[in-house]
Amino acid sequence: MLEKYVKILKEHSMKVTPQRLEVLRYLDEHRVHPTVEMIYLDLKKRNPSLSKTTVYNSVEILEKQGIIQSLRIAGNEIRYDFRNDLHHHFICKKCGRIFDIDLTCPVIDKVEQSGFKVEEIHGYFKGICKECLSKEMKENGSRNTS
Amino acid sequence: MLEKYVKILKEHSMKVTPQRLEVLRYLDEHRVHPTVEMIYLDLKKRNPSLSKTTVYNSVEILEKQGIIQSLRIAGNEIRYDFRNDLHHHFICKKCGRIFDIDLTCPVIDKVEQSGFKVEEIHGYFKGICKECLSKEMKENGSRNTS
DNA sequence: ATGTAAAATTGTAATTAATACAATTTAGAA
DNA sequence: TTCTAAATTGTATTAATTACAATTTTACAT
Repeated sequence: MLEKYVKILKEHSMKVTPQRLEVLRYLDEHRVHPTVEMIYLDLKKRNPSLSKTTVYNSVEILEKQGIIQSLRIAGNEIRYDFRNDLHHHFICKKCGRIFDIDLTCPVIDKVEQSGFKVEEIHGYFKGICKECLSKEMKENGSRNTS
Repeated sequence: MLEKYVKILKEHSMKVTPQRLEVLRYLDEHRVHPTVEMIYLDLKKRNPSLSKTTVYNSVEILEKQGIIQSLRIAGNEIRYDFRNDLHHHFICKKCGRIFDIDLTCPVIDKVEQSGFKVEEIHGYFKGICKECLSKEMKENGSRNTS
């Protein structure tokens, strides 16, 4: 059912192309916050003539239209998020996974009171996720805590 | 007075080199959150034999030691901040300047309650700064609001 | 349905940021 | 002062992104 994505594009008066539909669907179905490279490599399997430039162009216009958002959370890469609502992100320094954190920022008002007009908020937490923590527990249980 | 920076390096049992001292001093005296490129170009004026790799190495080890912190707030570039205490940042979409926002994050506890171990927090606000806002006012005052 | 103009896609080339690495130099301890 | 490990340098390479011209496609008007 690509109708969902057709609707999104039309609502933003964007031209509906198969490539844009596939990028949108990919982001919707892969909530791991993929990079352009990941999107490109996966979509290329089904559509070998896909150009990486098209993926760059697509995420660029989708972001400009406010349909998706981009994350600069780690490394030199830009990651993309199908969700565009206000929420935060956590990246695990061990496994590298990025988690959505459903919290609204309680300090926007204070920032705006300082005279800034806030249009976007990006909250990035970095540390160790629950699963990697419990793995560490096991390791430290059998070995020595060096 | 480089003594201040010598002290910082020695406290972290790092070797004291002129290059590291200059990078540290540069970041301390230029709180605009410069990129490696900016640091390199400016420091090269006084020390033409400086290598860009050295600047990369320096900021890398300084960050690992927790002396400085890096920001991935916009574009593909990494910016460096002499301050390593918890605070947020605001980037103006018009003039590109990055401002320090002295607020502590009130949601860390909630994130940790979800099972994550939080080690770093990066809060990025994007929008229009006070000065660019008042410039817009003036423009819209004389012209038409199109 | 068909033609058309504007916009999107493609592929290649160029740019930019960051990393790898070997040779040389230097800091700091003995 | 001597020595060794670490830092600096410069070059080469990698990786991510952007620029752009040629081709194709979308969406609208006929």
